[in-house]
Amino acid sequence: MGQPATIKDVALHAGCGVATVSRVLNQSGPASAKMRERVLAAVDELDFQFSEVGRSLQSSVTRTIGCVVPSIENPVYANAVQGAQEVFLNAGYQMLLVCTNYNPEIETRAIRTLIAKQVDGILLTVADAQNSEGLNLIRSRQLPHSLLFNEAPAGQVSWSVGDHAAAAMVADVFAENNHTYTGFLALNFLNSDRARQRYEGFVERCAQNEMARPVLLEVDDDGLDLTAHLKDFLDDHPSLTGIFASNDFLALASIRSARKLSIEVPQDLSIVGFDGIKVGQLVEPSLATIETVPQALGAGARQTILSIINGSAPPEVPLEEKRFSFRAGGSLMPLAAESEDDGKGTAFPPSNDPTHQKAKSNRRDQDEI
Amino acid sequence: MGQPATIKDVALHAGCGVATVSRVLNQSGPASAKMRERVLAAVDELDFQFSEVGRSLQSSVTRTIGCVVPSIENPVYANAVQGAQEVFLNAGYQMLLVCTNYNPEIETRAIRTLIAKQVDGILLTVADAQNSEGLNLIRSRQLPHSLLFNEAPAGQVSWSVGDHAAAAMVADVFAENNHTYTGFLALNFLNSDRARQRYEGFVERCAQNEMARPVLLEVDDDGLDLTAHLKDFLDDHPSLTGIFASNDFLALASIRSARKLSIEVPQDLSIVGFDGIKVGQLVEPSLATIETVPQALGAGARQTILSIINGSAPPEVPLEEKRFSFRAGGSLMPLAAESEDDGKGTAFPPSNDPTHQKAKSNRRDQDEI
DNA sequence: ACTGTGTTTGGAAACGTTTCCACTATTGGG
DNA sequence: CCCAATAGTGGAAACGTTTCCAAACACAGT
Repeated sequence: MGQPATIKDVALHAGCGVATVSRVLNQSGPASAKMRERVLAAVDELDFQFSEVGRSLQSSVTRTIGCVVPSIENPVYANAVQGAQEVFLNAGYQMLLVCTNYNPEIETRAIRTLIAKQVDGILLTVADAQNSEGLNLIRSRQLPHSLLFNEAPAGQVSWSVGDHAAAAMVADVFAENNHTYTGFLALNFLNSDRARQRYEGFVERCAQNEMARPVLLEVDDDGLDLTAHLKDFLDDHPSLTGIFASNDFLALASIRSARKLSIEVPQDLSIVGFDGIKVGQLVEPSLATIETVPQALGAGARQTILSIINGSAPPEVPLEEKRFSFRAGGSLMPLAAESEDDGKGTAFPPSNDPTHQKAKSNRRDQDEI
Repeated sequence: MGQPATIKDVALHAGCGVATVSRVLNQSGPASAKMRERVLAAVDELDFQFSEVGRSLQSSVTRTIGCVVPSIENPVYANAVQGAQEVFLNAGYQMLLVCTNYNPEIETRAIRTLIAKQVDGILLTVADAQNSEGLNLIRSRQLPHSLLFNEAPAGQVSWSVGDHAAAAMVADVFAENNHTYTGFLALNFLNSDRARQRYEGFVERCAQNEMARPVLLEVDDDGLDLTAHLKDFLDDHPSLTGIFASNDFLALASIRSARKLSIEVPQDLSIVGFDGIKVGQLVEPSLATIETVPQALGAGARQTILSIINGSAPPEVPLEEKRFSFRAGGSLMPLAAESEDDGKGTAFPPSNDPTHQKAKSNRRDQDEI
């Protein structure tokens, strides 16, 4: 069996014209019972299947959706992508997936190729929605698309978490638990507007809550050897009582690293994550975090695309407060309320929790080494 | 700006024939400097980009690879897929991704469509490699492909973990740690030949090691409410001291559920996972598991495809023993060696570990309720 | 038998490319 | 100054489909 059969082969085999074959197979026009039968027999015999390429050329519809995300090793994106993929598949579309690894260059190139492949729509999370070459290309071609996880530039639809507000909520939670000195642990800060927005939201609300300005710790990979970074960081900022990690993985890695440094979470150090990934609930202590709904966002985004394609009314983006919530967890512990003196400059507020006290001295010992 | 510009528009704009435009842009033939300039100018002006659809029709090459896996919410597949995607992207290919959710019907349909879309190759993990309609289709069309994670039917290349042998190794580990009564916790048993192979390998080796036949616990979703299942299971089989979970997620969920039931891991119950996902090392107790190398397998599989496509020598599949290893972890605890009496029928061997003792009685209490 | 209606049918154009081939300039050598 | 190479160019076919349109056919009513 050499080349796959084409519609011409079928026509030849059935002794009819290609038009007839097309009509029979697509049920797009009249055909006598006799013809139908002969065509179907030929199809069966030749194991014929339409070439989507030929079809696409003719119809300029590819039944393909592009999807561009930073990485599917992050469960949040994996969730959203898989959910979208399923729905698109049911609607008859397959999905071209590109992971950019947070690299804007790859992002742009990939989007270019997707456009050249004439995808019917694009679902994407870009490095920086305010300034994305790829996004501009898509917009100028008026290709059906939807941003996912990115906060959209003015006037565009986007299905985002609301990173700014969510991070502010973390600041509030820290404040309610009497934490004043906090740190922000960031990954991919340069190439993720989400991370930056979380940082900004956190910093602003900390200020409003009269907490100290959060100290920034940037790491460059989410490998398991956060320990050295964390040690240096805590040595430099001994008064920290809480860390807001810009995603749950980082948070879990921090807990692990802290444990290696004999720093107990949450007694010595509280940690709050972001995303609400599943394993966060499986571990001990469970992870306090911002719970997001990647499935729902993914669903909205794909629905947006589908409705643009078939001209129906696009879904409404839900209110910000419906898109995230704080999930309490064992990794965050309240500090004893401190006196009205805001404690600036003094490393540790008094605490009634003996474990806490002990742990603190533990930390001090380390600092003195 | 209406329809995107075609090569004809460019030719018109540049005042030349389409052949010239094609030659200039593809550098596939002679062209005077003058012409080159005019063509390039027109391209710039019209924002022209080749249509890959037209190209594919002409060349019957799509620069697209199909990828079929059960789910990318499982980090093992996510890893492999992302790795493959990156390499393919560098080689100029984009990837059509389909998640089958362990559903053979979706699998078959998806593969059909991929063939119709004339992908240049397919990377796939099927439900059952011995009996896969999609795989047969691919083989009969002689499409470049590689199995990933599946053990291949005779004569075919495949990049698999070696599930049978790996599971046997778990049985050995249990034996070395004096565990005799074990359970096997399975998910997607019906639609995953991997799970079945793990079970078989485990059962066989347990027999060889003169351990009791492992009891099978099948669950139907990896949700977080494993607890009820686990309770019933342990109530039915009070003498169990170890559980082999067919993947790490399930293992982590088991630990969590056990904790809810006041069963301490590993003191009351040892748990071993499978896969070696990253978070397994971040939790406490750390997860004893079979460590696999999804990246390496993914790399091999895609290399196989690429070398079939461009006719170079395909890479060798490494020896089975290089593809997995046992990773020790806190979730597995040795039992005190028991007397030569094999203990069949007696629930608990004596133990010198006080925690262990206490925990055991804990379990007993539960059983008596 | 012949017109008129209605149903089937197949040829051909179009979609956007690449590439073969034939044609026209442009050279250089005699 | 003429002929033969050669470089540059464009027309047209081909890839596999759909769809428009005209032709062919069947059949009922006169």
